[in-house]
Amino acid sequence: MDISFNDIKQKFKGCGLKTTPQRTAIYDALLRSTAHPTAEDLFAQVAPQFPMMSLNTVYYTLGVLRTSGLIHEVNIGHARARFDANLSPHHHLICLGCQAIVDVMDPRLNRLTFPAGIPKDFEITSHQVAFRGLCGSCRRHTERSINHSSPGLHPTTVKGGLHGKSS
Amino acid sequence: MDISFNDIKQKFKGCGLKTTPQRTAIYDALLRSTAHPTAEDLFAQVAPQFPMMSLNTVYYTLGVLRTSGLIHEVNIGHARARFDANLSPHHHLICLGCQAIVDVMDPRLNRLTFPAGIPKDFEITSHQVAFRGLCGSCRRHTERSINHSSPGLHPTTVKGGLHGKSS
DNA sequence: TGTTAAATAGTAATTATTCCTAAACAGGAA
DNA sequence: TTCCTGTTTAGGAATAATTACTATTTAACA
Repeated sequence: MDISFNDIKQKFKGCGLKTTPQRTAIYDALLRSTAHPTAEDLFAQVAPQFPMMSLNTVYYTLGVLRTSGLIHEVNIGHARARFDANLSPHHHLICLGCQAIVDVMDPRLNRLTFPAGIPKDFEITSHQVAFRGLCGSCRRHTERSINHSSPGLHPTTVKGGLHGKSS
Repeated sequence: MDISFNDIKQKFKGCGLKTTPQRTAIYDALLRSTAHPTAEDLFAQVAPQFPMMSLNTVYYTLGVLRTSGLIHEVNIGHARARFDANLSPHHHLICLGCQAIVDVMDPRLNRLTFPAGIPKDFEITSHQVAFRGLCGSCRRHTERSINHSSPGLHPTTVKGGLHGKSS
């Protein structure tokens, strides 16, 4: 999980990418997170170190890292894109309440049987299982809101406020 | 697969929805399609019958049908939302070339083992497997483009032009 | 048939993301 | 080390999908 500056530099070099402080900070923040942050989450996290940085740079950087295969993009609903530097095959558990995404590393899911009844000329290169439901916090909140109709969002369990739309 | 006007009317009534011509046409078009059309695809399909209709109405209608549980929304990448009136549990095969979505009805995938190592208080209500790869048409196109570098998109295999971004 | 809440259509607003461009900078070459 | 060049950055503008607002219309019940 932990990775040094030189490791990052080598990875960038291997992909033909320049090692800039901003890019390093963004990739490092993503490597350290398991919360699948959005571009804005990452921006908020690295902005203190780079007061002049623009959100644009985060988008550009994430685009470059994705194209280079160093990160993956995860999509749930039509909320904003979420990013993941964990490249080992894994699956996701998605809370429909707070939009939290939890990694599911169960290796049994990596060996699914080939699906029946699909076009013969379709070439499958990967698969991913998305489990949906409610996290403990949202379950408790929902029960409470049914009983006492408490409105709005509850504080997320994810440090750094990595949740979905706030509307 | 085939459903009558009265069936639709009953479904709407059961959800407390009014039966309007526009709403009926949109839902009917979705029921008849297996291509997981976008809001704009549906708009294009029903617009000839309703020259005054606005895309807005399609979005509103799809929102109402989704909230009522009559349709599902499917998301791939951060392209526009795709819709599906097939409510029986199933999975998807997604072409990374033309964004086609094919239903995978293999019942073995509906009985996945409960994932290991997830928070105990997370309540899973559904799961879905997304297989990704290239459809036959896109595979042939890709091979050709490697050999002869032919640019741009190929004509999709999906009737009605149900493909993703054309950029 | 009249009433009323829901639905429609049109316009405007919003949100996430991408595009464009000039200035700054990393990293290889001299 | 210094220079050069193409990449990266930051800022502003543009775009694309979707949602919000609102007046008018309409379905469905009384």
